[in-house]
Amino acid sequence: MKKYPDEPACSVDYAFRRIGGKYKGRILWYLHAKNIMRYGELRKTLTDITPKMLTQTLRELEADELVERKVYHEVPPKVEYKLTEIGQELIPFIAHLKEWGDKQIQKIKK
Amino acid sequence: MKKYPDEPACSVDYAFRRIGGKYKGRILWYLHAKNIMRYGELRKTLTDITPKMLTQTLRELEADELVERKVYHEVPPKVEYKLTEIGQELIPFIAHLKEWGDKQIQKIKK
DNA sequence: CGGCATCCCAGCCGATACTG
DNA sequence: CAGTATCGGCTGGGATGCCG
Repeated sequence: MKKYPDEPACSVDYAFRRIGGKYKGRILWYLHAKNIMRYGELRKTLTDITPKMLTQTLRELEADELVERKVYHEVPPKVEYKLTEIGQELIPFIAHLKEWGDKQIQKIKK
Repeated sequence: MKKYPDEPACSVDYAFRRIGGKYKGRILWYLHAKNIMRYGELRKTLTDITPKMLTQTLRELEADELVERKVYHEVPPKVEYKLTEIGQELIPFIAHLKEWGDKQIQKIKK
C-alpha cells in the first residue's frame, strides 16, 4: 500500500488522492468496461497518453491495490491489467460521476 | 462556465477535471454538511489550506457552477458559500467515495 | 473579514529516444 | 510488445505581505 507523505485530512481527501491525477479515473473506467486489458490496448484507448505516463499511472494504481498486473513470460511479452476487488468498489462512484458528466456536457452543447 | 484548454477525452475525464484538485472534494463535502459556510469557517475547517488556495479553489468551483457565492456588503465584510443544484447532484457520489475511503482507512489501521 | 499581489518551487506531466 | 531513460516545461500549489 502506498504511503502518503502527509496524513490525509479526512476520508474524502484520502479517496481523492488515490484516484486523482490526469488519467486514473479513465483507466479504472476502461478496465471496468473491458474487464481485462493489455498494455497496448490501454495505450490505444487513452489516445493522448504517453507510454511513460501510462506506466507510471498503472504502477501507482497497482501500489494502491486498485489494479492488478499480470505478466506472461513469453515472447513477445504480454501484460494484462484488471481491477482488484477494491478497485471494483469504486466503479459505482465513477459510473455515477460519468452520468453526471454526460448530463453537463449535454447542457453545454445546447 | 469554465472553458477547458483541450477538450476532455470523455465524460469521466470531464467530470474529474471539475472536481479534481487538492481541495475541491472536501470543500463540496463540507459545504453539503453545513449547508452554508462563511469564508473563515471554511478556512478553519480545511486546516491545511492557505487563503490563496481557498479563494482560488472557490472561484473555480463558482466558475463551474458547483458553488454559489453570496457577498454581504457590510463592515466587516461577510461572504457565504453554498452548493448550487448542480453541486448538490454530486453529493451522493462523494458520499459513496467517502464510505469507500473510510473502509480503506480502517483496513490500514488493522 | 475576506480577500489580492507577488514571488517561488516541486512534482506532475510531456517529448523523444532507446531496449529486453 | 511493453516497457525505460533522460531531459525539460508548466502549472498547481506554498509563503509572505498588503488592502478595502
